[in-house]
Amino acid sequence: MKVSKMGLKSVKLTELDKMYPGQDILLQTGQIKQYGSGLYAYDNVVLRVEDRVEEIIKKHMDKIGGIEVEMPLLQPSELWKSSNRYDKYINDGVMLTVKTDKNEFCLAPTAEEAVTKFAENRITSYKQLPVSFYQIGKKFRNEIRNRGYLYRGKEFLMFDLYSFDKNEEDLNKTYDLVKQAYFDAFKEMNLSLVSVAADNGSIGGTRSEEMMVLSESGEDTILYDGKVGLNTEVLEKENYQEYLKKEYNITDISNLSKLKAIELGHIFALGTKYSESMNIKYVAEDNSIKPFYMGCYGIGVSRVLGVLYENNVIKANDEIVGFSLPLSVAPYYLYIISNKEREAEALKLYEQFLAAKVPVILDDTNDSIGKKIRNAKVLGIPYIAILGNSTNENEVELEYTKDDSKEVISVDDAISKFKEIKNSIC
RNA sequence: CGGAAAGUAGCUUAAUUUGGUAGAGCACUUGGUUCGGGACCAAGAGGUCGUGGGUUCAAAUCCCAUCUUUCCGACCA
Repeated sequence: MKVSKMGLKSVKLTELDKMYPGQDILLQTGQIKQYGSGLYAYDNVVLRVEDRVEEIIKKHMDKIGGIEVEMPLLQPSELWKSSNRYDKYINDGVMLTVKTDKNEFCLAPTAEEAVTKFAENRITSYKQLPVSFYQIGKKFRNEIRNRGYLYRGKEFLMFDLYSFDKNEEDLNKTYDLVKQAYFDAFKEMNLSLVSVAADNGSIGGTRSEEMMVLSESGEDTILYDGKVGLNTEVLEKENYQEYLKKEYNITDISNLSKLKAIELGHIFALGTKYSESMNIKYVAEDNSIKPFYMGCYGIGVSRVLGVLYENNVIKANDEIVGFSLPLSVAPYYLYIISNKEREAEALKLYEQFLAAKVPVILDDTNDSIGKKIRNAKVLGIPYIAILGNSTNENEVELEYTKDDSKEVISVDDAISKFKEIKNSIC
């Protein structure tokens, strides 16, 4: 991609939002645009990061046998009435509806009903179990208060997986499998996850855990000791001590430390709540009709994006100047800059990277070198490749934006280096 | 929905207290000089002061209403 073709404009950053400086950079530079409270458009660069995140999640869910599907976003009201969740979601004001003169449709805030329905007459025998369906798609929630830019919007991208098992024992196995996939996926994004005991809210079920990343910008407070933890909201639950002991084997919370965190995912062992209320069942080995033991597992992809930006800001002279995203989620690996004399060489290098399938940006504008470097950082590109007067022909200076470290290597070595990186990631 | 703030150019904002021709920095356009860390000079363009009403000779400024946004609470990925 060439900067001149991207419809990008270099913007000098002004004073940043103190709570969410990273996302404020996105806003000030036009990488996201706000249309209303909790409503944002993404430009191409942020969209590419979103795509990388999706790919990573899918890869790890496919590895444990997840099957990708797609549920409708417009869902008939009757579907929500069939599980008896319609009234709650409407009364809480969370669910948005679209009305015609004949029908009313719900804009999907989640998809337990839709997926349970999907399994109806499809998963009919114990021989087909276990099975897990997942999707990554838009969700709509008319949150009473949106906040933190991408952290909580009215419209957001969510990964949601729904598992079907024969019994509670199998459900627990699936639950642990998915949970491990979460840890693997987030590790690949350089985010270290913490799972904590949580309240299961309006989703229901027996136990649930929130998947947290420690962050000062987080909305939640957790109690955690490096191994076990809980969301402080659990303490408001009736009989919380009994709940913690029974579901999570947590008996003593006095030694846990209080930390700020952001919830990126939430996993639930639902049991038979939906299969019973919607009466969707399968035939067991003994020819009896039994309800599915279900689990549901979500990841706020939009929120992951927000955290990736907030957790990867870089500073110069104590001032936040941009981001250095991990290669696994970077929109582009390199940002190529040259002086006038080496323009042709830069174009050639750019084409060689493209031929090697290395995602790369060429800055072909007439901006000053300082401005170009700033732009690379504002876009979150991890490496800047400079063809200038401090290196010889066929040499390139590589700057790693995370720590400003520099190395001079031959153009050929640079190409094979990033080719290797590309292969190790995909 | 309760509590608190704020809406002036694409962004950050001044002028509001004390009513009197809306001003700046960045960004943008043109010309010139620069060209390895957000260059400089000159010229230029860009505003229904959120919206509606009221008071007044006169309203960005005072009053009323309304819309929107942000923050704290309940809710959530």
